[in-house]
Amino acid sequence: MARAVKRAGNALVEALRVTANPDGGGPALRAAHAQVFEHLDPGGARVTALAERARMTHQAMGELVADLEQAGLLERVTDPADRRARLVRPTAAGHAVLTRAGARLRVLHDRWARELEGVSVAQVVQALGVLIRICEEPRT
Amino acid sequence: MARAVKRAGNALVEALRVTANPDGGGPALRAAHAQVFEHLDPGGARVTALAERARMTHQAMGELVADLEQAGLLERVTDPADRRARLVRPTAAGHAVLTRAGARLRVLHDRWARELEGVSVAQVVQALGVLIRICEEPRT
DNA sequence: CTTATGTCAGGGATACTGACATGT
DNA sequence: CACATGTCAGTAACCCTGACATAA
Repeated sequence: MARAVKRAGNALVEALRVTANPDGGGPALRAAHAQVFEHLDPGGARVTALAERARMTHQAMGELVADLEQAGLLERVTDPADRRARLVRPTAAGHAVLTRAGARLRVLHDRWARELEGVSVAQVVQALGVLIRICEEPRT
Repeated sequence: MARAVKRAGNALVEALRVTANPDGGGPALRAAHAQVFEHLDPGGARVTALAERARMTHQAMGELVADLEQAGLLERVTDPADRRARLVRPTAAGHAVLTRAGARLRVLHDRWARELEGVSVAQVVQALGVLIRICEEPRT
């Protein structure tokens, strides 16, 4: 049981990573970089916020963001609302990657839904939510 | 959706890791070590076999095994059937850890089963199997 | 100055590749 | 020797802690 849950996560992340990677030998996106896009909101987000959502330190997230900036997928601009902060947001190329990954996820989702019998994707996701709660609650 | 699957795996591994760890300040077991116990069969297994099952190199698995041997949880004996090989198997202390983790997993499993509505654990696990297959199949 | 934010330096844990040792 | 197994050395990727810089 534990094995299935673990492997499913890895397989999913890996499938999306492969999709996001440009075939033309561009800059290699690694699994860790997915965590940036995963928590990025469309209008841009602060490194600190991204880090918190991805449950890591802002230093680690900062490095991932720097990689993607180097690769031309993200850019950093000063937040007009709070000039102390800088917003991270996707460039045009970054949006293309997001779109590609989103499309792939939709395909996987739909195939999954079609091949399941007796359960819906939503039910499985909800069940996993329950499992997370049980595992994370303080021990009795 | 992807997020739930990923987090569930991490939460589960972490919960079991905490259980397996002796409270008395013994040697710290880390998440990586779970992969050894996870694929160990009762009569003992070769490092190479463990590595293959855990999908990592035998060098990496060798290091994990060495840690656990150091901690007194595993021992290595020459395979009587093929004297070229050495078998890795749990010591008494190792068995205790396995037992503890197994009991915890059963508790989590049962709680999960009880809190689910409209789906069974088996159905969820099977659904995840389908997802793994879809994600890992060569791209169309 | 205080605070939020971000960067730099160093290190620990994980797992890889390549080269080599050993025993049958 | 050929082969399976196992070990050593070096390195990449990942993320952490602690200290520091900067700007509002």
